[in-house]
Amino acid sequence: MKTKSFSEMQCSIARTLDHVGSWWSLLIIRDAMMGARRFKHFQENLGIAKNTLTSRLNDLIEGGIMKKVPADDGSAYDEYRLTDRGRDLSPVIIALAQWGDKWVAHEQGPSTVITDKETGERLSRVWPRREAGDLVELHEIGMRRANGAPPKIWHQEKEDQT
Amino acid sequence: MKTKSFSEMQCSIARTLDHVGSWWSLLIIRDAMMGARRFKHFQENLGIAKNTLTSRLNDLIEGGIMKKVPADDGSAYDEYRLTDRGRDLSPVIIALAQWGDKWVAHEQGPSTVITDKETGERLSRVWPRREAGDLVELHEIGMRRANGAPPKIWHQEKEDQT
DNA sequence: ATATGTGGTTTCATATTGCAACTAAATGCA
DNA sequence: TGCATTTAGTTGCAATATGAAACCACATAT
Repeated sequence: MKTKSFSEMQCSIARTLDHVGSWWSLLIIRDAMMGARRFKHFQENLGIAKNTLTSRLNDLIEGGIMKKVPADDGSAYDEYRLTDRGRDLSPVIIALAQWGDKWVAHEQGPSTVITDKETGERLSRVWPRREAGDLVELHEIGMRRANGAPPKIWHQEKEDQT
Repeated sequence: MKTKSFSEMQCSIARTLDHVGSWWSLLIIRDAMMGARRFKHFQENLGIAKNTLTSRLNDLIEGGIMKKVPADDGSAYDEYRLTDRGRDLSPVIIALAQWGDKWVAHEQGPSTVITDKETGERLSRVWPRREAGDLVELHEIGMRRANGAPPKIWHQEKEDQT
């Protein structure tokens, strides 16, 4: 459910989740990235209720993540496509997939494979890096709010919080 | 809401969302990454209802994302900390933050800055790369389901689906 | 033209969330 | 020690979202 909107929060994560944080949103986006375009593709593949799908698709369209366009194969039915903005969520989707592969892999089930479409080579794990391109260890990462926001000192750093 | 569990789905993204897909989960994890440890930190900072927070924290603990441990500062109250598994969600959190910064930045509001804790240098955008380390363009990315799973041919590739 | 498929909308039962009030233990202060 | 306040919840109730099934209009197939 959601009766409270994250959009007023001065946090880019909260505002992002306001767009894609609903239960089905990211799965719809994933399916779109894997080639789903039509209402029935999403509906059959996800097993989502039709009214919920309608609702989620409209939210995504309103948020500029997807767009409803005339089919390019002659069909009179419209297609749902990702916008540039939506496709730009790929790192999020891939990061989710890779975390799942690592920590909650389904033994007897297949998982999502992300590759270079040309060569078929698996991509490396999406991971934070410095501008120079070198990987950053988790404990080396700093997260804070930009300008105006209060630094939020919760407790004295007595020792490394790791 | 959610009455349907994603966990049976043979998809790493769905199973990941089963752990962190609830409305507040990722924001709680974000706060934990920024140093929140105590119940009140999360509650005050997020403005989440206490019963909901209790519920979400328990879910995260059950999912192995967070753990409840005795405080190390002498307090009798327990602290909520990320597990290794939870901290490993950093790429997801960072990817969400960076997408939000790019597409839904709050003009008069601060956003999340991710840096090298030592130098303060901003990290580059989290982005898919080949094993060699070079960036992959969005249209070069292939996503498919591993072994067993049906390839899900939805339509003939008439032209590039971009 | 007639049947089926596609893309919805509507209605109802159920599950979650938010809010406010209440509680019990921990902490702060005199 | 003695009492007020804070913290970490729990409980009950109202509001809202979801799922399932029925229903409907338009497209497509035969």
